[in-house]
Amino acid sequence: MNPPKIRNMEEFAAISGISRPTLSKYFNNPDSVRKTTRQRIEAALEQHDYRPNVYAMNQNRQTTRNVGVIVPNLADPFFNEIGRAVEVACLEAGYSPILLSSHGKPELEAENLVSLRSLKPAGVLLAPFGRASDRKTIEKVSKEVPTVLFDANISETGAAFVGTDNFQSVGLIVEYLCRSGEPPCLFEMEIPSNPNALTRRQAYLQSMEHHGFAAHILQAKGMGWDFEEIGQSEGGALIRDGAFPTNTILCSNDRLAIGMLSAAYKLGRKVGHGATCDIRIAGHDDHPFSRFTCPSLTTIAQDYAAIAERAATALFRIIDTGKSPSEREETLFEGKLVLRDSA
Amino acid sequence: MNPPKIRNMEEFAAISGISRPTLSKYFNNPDSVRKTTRQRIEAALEQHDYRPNVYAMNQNRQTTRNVGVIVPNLADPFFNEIGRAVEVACLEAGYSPILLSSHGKPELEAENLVSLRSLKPAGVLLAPFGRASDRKTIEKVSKEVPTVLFDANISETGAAFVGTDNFQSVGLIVEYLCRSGEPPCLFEMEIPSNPNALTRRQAYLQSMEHHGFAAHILQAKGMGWDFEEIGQSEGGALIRDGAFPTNTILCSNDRLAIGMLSAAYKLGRKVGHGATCDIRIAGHDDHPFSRFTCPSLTTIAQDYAAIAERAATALFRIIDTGKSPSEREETLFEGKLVLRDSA
DNA sequence: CCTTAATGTTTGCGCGCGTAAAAAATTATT
DNA sequence: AATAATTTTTTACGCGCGCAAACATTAAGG
Repeated sequence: MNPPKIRNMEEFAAISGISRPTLSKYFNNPDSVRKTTRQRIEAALEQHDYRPNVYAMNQNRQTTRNVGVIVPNLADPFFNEIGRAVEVACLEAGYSPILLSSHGKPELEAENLVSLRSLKPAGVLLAPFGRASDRKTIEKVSKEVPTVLFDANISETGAAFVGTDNFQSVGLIVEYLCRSGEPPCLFEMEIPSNPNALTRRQAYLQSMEHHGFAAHILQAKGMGWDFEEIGQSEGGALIRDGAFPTNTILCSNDRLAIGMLSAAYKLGRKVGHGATCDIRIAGHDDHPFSRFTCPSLTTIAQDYAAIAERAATALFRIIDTGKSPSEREETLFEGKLVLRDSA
Repeated sequence: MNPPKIRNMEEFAAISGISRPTLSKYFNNPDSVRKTTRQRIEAALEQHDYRPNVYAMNQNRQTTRNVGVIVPNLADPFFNEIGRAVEVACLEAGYSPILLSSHGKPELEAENLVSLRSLKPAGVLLAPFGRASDRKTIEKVSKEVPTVLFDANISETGAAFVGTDNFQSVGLIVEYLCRSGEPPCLFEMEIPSNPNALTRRQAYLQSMEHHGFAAHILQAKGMGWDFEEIGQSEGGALIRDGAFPTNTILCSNDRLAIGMLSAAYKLGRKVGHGATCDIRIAGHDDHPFSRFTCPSLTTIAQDYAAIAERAATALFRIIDTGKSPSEREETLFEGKLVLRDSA
C-alpha cells in the first residue's frame, strides 16, 4: 500500500529485514519457516502488499502447485458441480486448480491435456469422455504427471479412479421400481458418450434378471450432448407410439428424463406414481433441476462431494509420496435413492 | 516425437537451423516472420514437438496474451453460456482465456481479480455482481489493465460495457403480455443480486404506465442464488394465497419462473395461454432449460453470442491501441421475444 | 553452560526466454 | 546489377526467482 512499490523479492527482503531465501521458502510453504519469522513476514506483507512473480516462481521449479482439472463439459450441471467440488478440494489443500472444459468435444480433451502439460502441473484430475477419449494422450500425460480419473473409468489408465458404483445405484432404483409398480424399461442413448451409460445398461440387465422380470431397452438414435432435446423428441415419440412394454421408464440419466417429462407433458400423459397417473419416469444423477421438473424427478443421487474429495486426496497422496501406489485403486461410492413424484 | 527431447529454445534452434531470436519472434506471433522461415519452423515443429516454456515466456514480458474472464457464478447456466462464448472469442483472437467463477460470492470476485493481477493479463472481461461488487478493487484493476464489463453495468467503471437493453426487452414482453391477455404482475427478488433486476423493475413500471395499466410488484424475501428454490417456495405461496392481482406473472428471470412453474404444477394450476389455463408465467433470459419446462417457458432471449463477441472485440481494441477510448462506451443489444407455451 | 538440532543468512549459480543492437544475409525495387 | 528495404543471425544482457552449499544464529534439552 506504500507508494514505493516493491518490484521483486530482493527489495521485499531488504524492506522486511528477512533474507530472500527464507522469503522464498515462506512463499512456497508458509509452514516451513519458524512461527516468529512467519509473523514478521506477514506483518511486512500487510504494509507493502508484495506478491511474488508467478512466472518466475514456476520457471525453475520441477513441479508447480498447479492442478489441472478437466471435465468433458462444464455446461452440463453434473460436471459443473463435480468440477467445482474438485476445485474447492484443491484450494483447500493449497493447490491452484485450473479448471478446463472440453465443451463436449473429445479432441478438445486431448488439446487441454497437452496445453496443461506446458503449465507443469503437479497433478491432473480428469473426468474423461471414455471411449471417445484419446487414450494415448491420456496415458502419455499420466506417465509424466500424476493423474487421477474420476466419474468415468478407463481401465488401466491413470493412477487411480473414483466414481459411483453404477451396479449398486441402478440396482437400487430398479429394485424400488419393481417393488412399487410395473418393472422398468431402460431408455438410453444408442451411442452413449459416457462409459457409465454402458455400465448402467449392464447393471439394469443384471438387476432385472435378478428380480425375474423381462428387460426392455429402448435406445435414442441421436448423438452429442443435447440430452434433453433427444429425450424430448425421441423419448416423446416412443411414448406417443406406445413403444414401452411397461408403464415405467428408467432413463440412463436425468437429462434424458427431463426431456421425456417435457414430452409427456406435451402429450398430456400424467407422470407419477399415483393411481391416476399414466406412466412413471425415473432418472439417474440427481441433476440440480430434477427437484423442479413437473413432476419432480425420482432419481439416484451421486455423492459428488465424496467423489471429488476422494479423487483430490488420492492425487495429493501420490504427489506427496512422489510415486503412484503399486496397485491402481478404484474407489466406488454408493448412490442414494431420491424419491420424488415422478416414480 | 524423436527420442532426443528438446529442452529449450536453444536446442530447438540448433536442431531446426533457425536462430533463437527468430524462433522467439515466431512463437509470439507467427506472422512476424517471413513465410519461408515460418514453414521451416513449422516443419521442424512437427518432427520434434517442442513447446516454449510458458513461465519463462511471460516472466520478462510486460504483458502476456492472457485474458481474465470473471463471471459471478458458473453454475448458473446463463453465465456458463456467456462465459463460454467469451472464452471462444478470446481463443479465436489468439489470446489465452482464464475463466474464473466467483461461485456466487462477491468477496471471491475481488479475490479473483487480485489473483488475476499476478498473471499479468493483457485484459480482463468482467461480469460483475454489481452493487455487491467491491468497486474499489475493480477500479484499481481496471487502472492497471484494460477491463471491459459485460452483463451487469457499474457506472463509470471499466473502459466499456456490453449488455442487454433491459428497457427494450422488458418493454417487448410486457407489450406482448398486455396485448394477449391480462396485464402482468412482476415477480422478483426483494434484494436482487444483480443490477439488471433493478433495471428490469424500472422498465416494467415504465412499460406498464405506458400501456395504461396498474403495475403490481411482488417480491420474494430470500437471498442468494437459489432462484428456483425461491421461486418455488415464495412464488408458490403467493399463487396459493391468490396474491397476484392478475393471472399473468412476469418473472425477473427464468430461474425464478422455473421455480414458479414447479410450484404451479404442484398446486394443480394449469399454466399457459390456452382458454383452459389458470395463469400465465413468463421469464427473462431464455435459460437453456426453459424449452423443457412444463409448459415450456415464454421468455426473452438475450443475444449471448453478440454480447460476448462485442465485449471481447472491445477489449482487444483497447489492448491493441494501447489506450482506452476517450469516452466509455456502453453497448446494449436487443432481446428477442421467445413465444412458447407458458404465456 | 554446553551440545545438538533446527532455522536463517550469505553467496552465487542457473533456468528459459525477452529483447536490444549491430552485423550479415536475403529479398524487393529501380 | 546496384541500391534499398526487409528479415535473419550474432552477441549479449537481464528478468525474478529456485536452489544448493557453507556459514551464522537461534531454540531446545540435559
